[in-house]
Amino acid sequence: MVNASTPDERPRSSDRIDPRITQTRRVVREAVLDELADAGFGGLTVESVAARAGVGKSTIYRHWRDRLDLVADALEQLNRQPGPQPDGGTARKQIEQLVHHFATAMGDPRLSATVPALIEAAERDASIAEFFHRYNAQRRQTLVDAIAAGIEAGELPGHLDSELTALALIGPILYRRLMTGEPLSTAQVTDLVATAIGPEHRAWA
Amino acid sequence: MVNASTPDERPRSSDRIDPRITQTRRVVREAVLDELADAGFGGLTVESVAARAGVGKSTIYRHWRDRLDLVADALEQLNRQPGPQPDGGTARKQIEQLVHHFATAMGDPRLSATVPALIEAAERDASIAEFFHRYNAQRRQTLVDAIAAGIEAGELPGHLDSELTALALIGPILYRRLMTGEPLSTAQVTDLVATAIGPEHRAWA
Amino acid sequence: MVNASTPDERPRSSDRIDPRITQTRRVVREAVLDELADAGFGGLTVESVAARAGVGKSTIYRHWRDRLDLVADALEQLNRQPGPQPDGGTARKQIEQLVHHFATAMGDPRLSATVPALIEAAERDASIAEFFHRYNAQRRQTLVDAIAAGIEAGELPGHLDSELTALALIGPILYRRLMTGEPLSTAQVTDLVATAIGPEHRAWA
Amino acid sequence: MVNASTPDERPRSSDRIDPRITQTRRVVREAVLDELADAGFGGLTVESVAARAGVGKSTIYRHWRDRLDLVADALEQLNRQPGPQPDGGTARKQIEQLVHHFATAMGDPRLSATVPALIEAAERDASIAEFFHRYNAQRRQTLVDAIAAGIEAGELPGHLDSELTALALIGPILYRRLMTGEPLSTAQVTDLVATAIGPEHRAWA
DNA sequence: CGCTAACCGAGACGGTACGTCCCGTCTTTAC
DNA sequence: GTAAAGACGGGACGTACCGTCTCGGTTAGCG
Repeated sequence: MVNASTPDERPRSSDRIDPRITQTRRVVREAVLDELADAGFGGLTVESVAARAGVGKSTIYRHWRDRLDLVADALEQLNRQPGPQPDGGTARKQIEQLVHHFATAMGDPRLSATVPALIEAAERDASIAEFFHRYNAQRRQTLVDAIAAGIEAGELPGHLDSELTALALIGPILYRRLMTGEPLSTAQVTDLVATAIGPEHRAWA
Repeated sequence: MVNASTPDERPRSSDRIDPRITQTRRVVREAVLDELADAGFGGLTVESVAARAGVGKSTIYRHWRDRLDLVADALEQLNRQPGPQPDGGTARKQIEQLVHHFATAMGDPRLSATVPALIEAAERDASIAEFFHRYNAQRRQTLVDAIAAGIEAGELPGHLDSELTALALIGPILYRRLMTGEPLSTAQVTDLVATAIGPEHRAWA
Repeated sequence: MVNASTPDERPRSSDRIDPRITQTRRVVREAVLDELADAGFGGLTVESVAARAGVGKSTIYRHWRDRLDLVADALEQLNRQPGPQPDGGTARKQIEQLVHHFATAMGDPRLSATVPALIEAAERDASIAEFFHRYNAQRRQTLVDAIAAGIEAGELPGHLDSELTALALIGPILYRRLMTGEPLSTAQVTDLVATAIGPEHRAWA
Repeated sequence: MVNASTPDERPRSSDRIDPRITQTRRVVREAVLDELADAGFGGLTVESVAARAGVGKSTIYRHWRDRLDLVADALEQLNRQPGPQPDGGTARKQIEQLVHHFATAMGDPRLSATVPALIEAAERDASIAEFFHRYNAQRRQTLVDAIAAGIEAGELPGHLDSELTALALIGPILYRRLMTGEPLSTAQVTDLVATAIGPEHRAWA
């Protein structure tokens, strides 16, 4: 996401990364999160972030394309999707974990605050849309894969479409976050999973 | 919502109201909706609304406190819901019809253009949020009722939660519209319903 | 000056004037003068005048072409000059008295408040300028005449130019009122006169 | 006058100043003078100045507090008081030169156009008054000093009060500019000086 | 003494300029 | 040679008045 507009990866002389860059990005990202907490998304200003981070405004624009990019990137740091379960649990466990993670993100006001802004921005800007949709597809794919694996393993009913089932799991969470005043609680995730892929101990064979 | 800051209703000498006021409010509200669809909430400008409505900027500020008040009021005009389904056919048919209707709406660029705008606006303003969430709840209720009736009639599996099931039906459609580049096609509605409430000819009893 | 734009004098049926018109004009003119004193010319607003006069804005525009016309007309009411000095005493005494009078007027905040307003207005509007300058010339003439009489009588040095000397007497008072924070006190009038026409007991013959 | 609201002179790290600032100020000041000539003081608009200077409106407000500050500053550039005579002429010569300069300024419609506006503004705003009066005092001081030096040197009659005499010299010029339709011509300066401090070749000893 | 014409208040209207704010870009200078 | 500082053009914000324009309601004075 960082500097998505810059196509070249500029490997510079070698592929060493200037440690100052890393440092700058970290303090700015922290400032963004603090500012988000203090002023909300609408009240967040590039200038206020720069001031809080003790950084020049131009420095921010050197690393991020614009306000949205800045915020989205900062939030991404907080929102590390759990890697695929090394092998451990059942497919259902893994699915539940991913859905739980999404519900948690959508339940955190700070974390989910950029989603509406990104949706809006994507609506009016093709390149934002392209990024945003691709990003979502990536995230979604993990879940789709887990579902497909569950079907493959005979753990989930064979009539399921993995794509549609994934949507049936995360769509409701998105809906609750955006269209109602009350995000889906993580406690409801189990019920949601049961609704979408059937109750746990019910045999479908 | 109009001039929410003025608490007294002050009926003036009689309760006649200047017809110019009515007229102005109507054309401005229409301009707001058109502008929302074209430019989104973030791109909506008081000046552009004024220009589109053929009205002075000061006239707008005479009637609405600020940009937010203007948009919220205009959107309230949309709250003209069609009466409840006249009923007929199986519960599944009725549900499919409702879901189909929602998918159609979300598939129409023009119709669904205000949704991102509303989501964004609701995020920033509590009174818009209040209206928007209530409006969505009303719409959703029709589907929830149909599902509950289906369960009651033994037509749908008893383990379903009608609220969650409704979300599992419309959530995916919303998700596809907002988070991907491709809204759910109406052709997929049958599959979606099958995913959420089970395939049609499968007995669960 | 009133309604200079209206060429017809509308004699109506007879030449009776509706008393409401007279009344309106009077209260509005008074409101203008009060407003000028309080807020200055730049701060004078048609709306504030209307409010102060307890009159509708449209009523004002019914009688005066615009803001300038309104102010110019109101100021013309001030043109009520006291008759010429009844004469008596030496020329110097008479001069001192006139200068003292001017210094008193300029020292009274209330009395002198319209001067800056008039100056400003004259700067912007030729007809106000014409009135204002003529009015000032009239007032000044009394002093010029007194000085000329003093020279004629041999009471003042013959090398004096009566016009310039008059200016040397009232110019400083105006300057102090407008360009400094402290108007010339009346106690300084004697010194001022001495500066302009020489000390009293000094012989110039 | 520029940014009079900023009390500290903040020389930054060193006393270098950004050349863009100098450039901007110059082109804007020129645009102000052109605009004054074309549209007059009342017709001068910050936006028109910005457009003429090819500069953003915000840039103007970055350098000047408001319209008045902008105009006053621009005019100040034109109105450089002659430095104190290195030593050369007599006190009378020096005085005549200063008075001549003031008369010239007051005779130039463009130069003197802001005086009424400033007077008006000072009347209603304490901080403008403070600046304006201090500025005038500074200007006046040069003349007062020259007069005092002349008295000290025995070149001017000892009975003169240098402050009052200065007022007797510039007061008339101000009066003519503001209160009559005809500013004092520079040709009359010699006569004016003669009136205030006595004819040149007359002995007073 | 009632009618009608005018005058009135209230204030909505289209405009225009104000001065503020923040965006994202670009320039200069310091380290 | 990179980063901080911040000037810059741009453009929307919300405010304040301008002068125009409906509105009904009220009042004067003729008939």
